[in-house]
Amino acid sequence: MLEEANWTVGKVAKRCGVKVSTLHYYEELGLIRSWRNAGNQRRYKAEVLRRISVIKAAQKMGISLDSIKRAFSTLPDNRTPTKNDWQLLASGWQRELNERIRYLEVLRDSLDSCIGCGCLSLTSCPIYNPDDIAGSQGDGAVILTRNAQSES
Amino acid sequence: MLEEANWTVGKVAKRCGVKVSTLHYYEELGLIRSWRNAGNQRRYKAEVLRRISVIKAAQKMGISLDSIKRAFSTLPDNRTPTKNDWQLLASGWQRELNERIRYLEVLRDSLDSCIGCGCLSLTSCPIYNPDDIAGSQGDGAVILTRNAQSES
DNA sequence: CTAAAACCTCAAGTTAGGTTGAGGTAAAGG
DNA sequence: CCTTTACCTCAACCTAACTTGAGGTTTTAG
Repeated sequence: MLEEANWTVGKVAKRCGVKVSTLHYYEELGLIRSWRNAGNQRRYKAEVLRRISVIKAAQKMGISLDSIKRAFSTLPDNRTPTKNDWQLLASGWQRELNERIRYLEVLRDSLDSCIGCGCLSLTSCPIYNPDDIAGSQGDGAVILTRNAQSES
Repeated sequence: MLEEANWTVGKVAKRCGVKVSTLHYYEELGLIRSWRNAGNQRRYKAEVLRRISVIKAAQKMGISLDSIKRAFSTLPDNRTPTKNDWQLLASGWQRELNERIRYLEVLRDSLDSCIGCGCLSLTSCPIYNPDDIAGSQGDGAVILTRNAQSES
């Protein structure tokens, strides 16, 4: 630990390409953590860089900060996450990503045939009701499936 | 035209699985149109059902209402859109959808190898900078590419 | 004919994911 | 030492896509 964690909010922001306010916000949400120096300024350990990168990557997959937070909660609390910890987390997202990709593929493939026909408004049209794709409903891994139809 | 357009907002809402307030909202945005009966109540022609279905389908693809509106503006104004009109519109979205799918596939494929390594924060990592995927930047069809990195 | 259900408008509220700004303190460079 | 840059907090604002509610009118069913 020669390289004692010494990242300021400004440096982290610059390195990660986000704004300082975003880091404040993420901290408020509990996505990242910092401690304070004598003058009440935030200090981070290098680990935060990976966290932020992962947040950004997950967002690009369409995962909400809330879900990311839940995923992060599976990371060890007491020690810096290892490569393995991150890969475990990633594997969960990979499944979701696959579902999402399948979903979009069905949408794409139905698009041409369905959009011109009269079936769109029917409950059997794959464009209008592609919810079946991600298996049944209810429990387990419904992070990406969320944006499916929400009958109120 | 035996079946003269006679849809009330409530019927449309029920048929399409959206709320009445959503229809008001879409109308306000210029996504759908209605005329009023003697008592100032909205009446729709059947065409609106397809429009709403298409809106919903497009939203599932990740397309914003604003983009949908722009896409709709390519539909004929003077006559009810034909199957062909709709398919033309759909084909544009299909391209975008393909790009999006490719994007997510790259993300997925990079996920395992990258998330555990140290490269995430570097500008060369495909997870952190997959923007290159959708070709260059600038003009043309950048609807879905919008959620890429936005360096401020 | 009357009561319930459906509609109307308009303003304000909601969630996600941040951003902006004011007013004030800390740290860093010359 | 002093000025500039970086930080701090907290509240308010922003966009998208709707939803809710108040107060009032129209339709429809019996």
